[in-house]
Amino acid sequence: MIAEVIVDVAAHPIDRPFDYAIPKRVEVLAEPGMRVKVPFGNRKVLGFITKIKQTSDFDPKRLKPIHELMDVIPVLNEELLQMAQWMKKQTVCFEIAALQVMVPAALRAKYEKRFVLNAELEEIASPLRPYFENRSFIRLQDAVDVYALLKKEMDKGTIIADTDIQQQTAVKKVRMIHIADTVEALEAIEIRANAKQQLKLMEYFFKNLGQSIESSQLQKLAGVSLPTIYSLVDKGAAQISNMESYRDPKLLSTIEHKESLQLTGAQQTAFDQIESALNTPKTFLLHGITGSGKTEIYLQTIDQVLKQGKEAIMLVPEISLTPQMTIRFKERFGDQVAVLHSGLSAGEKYDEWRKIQRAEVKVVVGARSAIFAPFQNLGLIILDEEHESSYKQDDSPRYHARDMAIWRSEYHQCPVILGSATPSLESYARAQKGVYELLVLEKRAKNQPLPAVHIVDMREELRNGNRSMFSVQLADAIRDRLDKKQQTVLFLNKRGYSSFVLCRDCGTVMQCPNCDISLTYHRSSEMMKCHYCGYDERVPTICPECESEHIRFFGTGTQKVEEELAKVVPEARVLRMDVDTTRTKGAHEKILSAFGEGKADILLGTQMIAKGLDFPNITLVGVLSADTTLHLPDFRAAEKTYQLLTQVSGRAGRDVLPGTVFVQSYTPEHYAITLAKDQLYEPFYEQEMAMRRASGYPPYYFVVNIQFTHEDLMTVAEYADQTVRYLKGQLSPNTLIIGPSASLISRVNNRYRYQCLIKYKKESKLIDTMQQLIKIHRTEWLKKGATLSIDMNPTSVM
DNA sequence: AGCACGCCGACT
DNA sequence: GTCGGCGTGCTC
Repeated sequence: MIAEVIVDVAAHPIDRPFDYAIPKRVEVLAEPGMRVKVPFGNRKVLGFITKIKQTSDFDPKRLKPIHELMDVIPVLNEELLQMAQWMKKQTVCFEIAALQVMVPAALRAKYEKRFVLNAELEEIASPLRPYFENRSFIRLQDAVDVYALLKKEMDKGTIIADTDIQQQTAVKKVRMIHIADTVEALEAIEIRANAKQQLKLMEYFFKNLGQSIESSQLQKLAGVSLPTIYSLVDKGAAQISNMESYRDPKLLSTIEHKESLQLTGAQQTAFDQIESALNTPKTFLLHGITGSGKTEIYLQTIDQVLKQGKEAIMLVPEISLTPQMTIRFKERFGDQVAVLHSGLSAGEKYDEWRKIQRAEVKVVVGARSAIFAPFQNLGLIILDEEHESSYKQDDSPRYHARDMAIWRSEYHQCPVILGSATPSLESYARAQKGVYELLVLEKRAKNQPLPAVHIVDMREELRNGNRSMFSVQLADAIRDRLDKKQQTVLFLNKRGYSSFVLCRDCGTVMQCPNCDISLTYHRSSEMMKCHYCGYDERVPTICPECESEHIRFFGTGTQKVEEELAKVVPEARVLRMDVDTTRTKGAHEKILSAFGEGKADILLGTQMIAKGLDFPNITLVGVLSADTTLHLPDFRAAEKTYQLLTQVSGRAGRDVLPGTVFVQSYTPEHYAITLAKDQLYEPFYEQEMAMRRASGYPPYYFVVNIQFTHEDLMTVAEYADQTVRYLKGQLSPNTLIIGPSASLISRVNNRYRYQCLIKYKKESKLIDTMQQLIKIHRTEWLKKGATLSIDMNPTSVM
């Protein structure tokens, strides 16, 4: 028997199956989708079996055997293996990358170089001996001091280099204590009268004959320590065993089961349409304004799917996977739910994944990668906040969860629901064309009015001599809410806009030495950091160029806003939520729940507060600067701005108290701002579509972004230029090729970056041409040190 | 990608 | 004479 194996080596010539002989003794076990350890060249690597067959085209005498099977049950099923091949084609990625992304990180290989003793301890140089005293190997990282000596030994062959493959598959084990079944068994045991602890435990045993209990539980219940338990186990009063267990992610509140809510008329209509399409591979676009009750429709549809005995995947953007959302699902579906999000440790994620694999759960709620949940009998896939860019992975494999969802829906013959208050133009256009079925919710579920949105012209404020970042109206409103003991959310649209340091004498802005970008000022650590390569240095006290002392910190980081805010409302209790304050695990939830409990008057934050905030006492939302996303050199700038404003405004007045929103802008007449004011999606869609049509962007054209990097500017320009000429010769005349041009950030980590854009409507040779391009890259440019990256349907072209 | 092989210049 | 630089080629 022969296995086709995709090995864990991300390189173009390796990106195909390699044949291996399956050793006789594991022949019955080996199955496609299992991980294997195989010899590859002169090392060992991990790989996935993708196929099992009888014969190989490769010279049978040169076939190597699989070294070791890593699984008993395949980690990938037939469906996912097929999907990986499709994904490889669609996103132009390595098949191994597609396979890896489908599996929890704990199952991916970790390679560690080490030195193994290949002789008697006495044979090697004496300074080395202590290193090998009790071990047969040492790790590379522990050997830096004696590297030269090791090298000599390696030449003699007394020590050999080796790579160890480790997996972090820590299955959590718990100690189970099984108490003896009969009184007689216990009575036969003798315990000294002064062994008080043991007697205490015996007493517990007598009361709980035949029971099995986790040792940590037992310690608590019987009030004894672990050694006491062990002594009784030694005497035969109980038995001990290890049992596999799951890590239990802590939730902040207890969960009570909740029944479905009564659907409104509009909700019911949408629900009925979806329900009648269960068991068909249909895609719905559920367009419902903020607060229209989309989640309740999801919950009830999932309920129907479960009643059919099928499973459901619910995807949410990473950022909105808040405990609130998780709790809502657990309240309805109890322990049938697994949750996958970035806040979990690798072990916790693995545990949640195993619950899915073992069919112990029926619903998974998770971020992007949860689309690969290994369900066998999928009945429904939901993408909430369908327009969110986090559904597209921004490094290889550059897949979009929406495309994966639709592929799986066809495989399982089940529907997909794309939900959003502000659908992506692509999805809405497809709904208009009838590719997706459009479902609309126009009213808020509790019939609350939309918040009153006021657009504040900041140019006007400036003319009136207000140079602060708070308009008079907003400042007044904040004070008003403070008096009324209501809560305010301030949103800082920080994207493309960060704090930098400028010398007021010579105008120098501190730049990263490796990248073409200014350094960002980090107040908490008093450091200047580069967000692209990680370079950092201490904040200067004098200008590095002209040695002037007149340096100034610019920009509006959240910390800066916090300081300004303290001047406006010194008595307010402010909670700040940004990358700095949410770095630690669970910090996100802590801040949100503190705010929800009314421990602060104002929540100040960036993007991450735009979603999932649902507290009744929030009656004011302030958007400090609506424009920062608007003027980015990207075709999605207006769409992003519209979505963000709608999203943020939706945070106000979600309960009985009406909400007010102030949007501060320097371009208040822009349609993305004026139309977001009243959540007028249709007019926005029409106007933005006209822009896209005129400029040749999605949904009118498909886009491919190709990026080139090299440490030499001339070389990368030459490479980009040649590629564009090649593409023009290959692709159809109707296809537009834009560029090449230097990327917006033209240098990162001392490498120059160029890019070009392919825009096409129909291009049957596209995938082939991309594959060809990679071949050329491999043969001509790779060895010159150039890199090539292809992004199909990029979310942004900056 | 990683690793060995192999072919020329700088040292003990 | 040997160490070591990195070009080239291969991996079932």
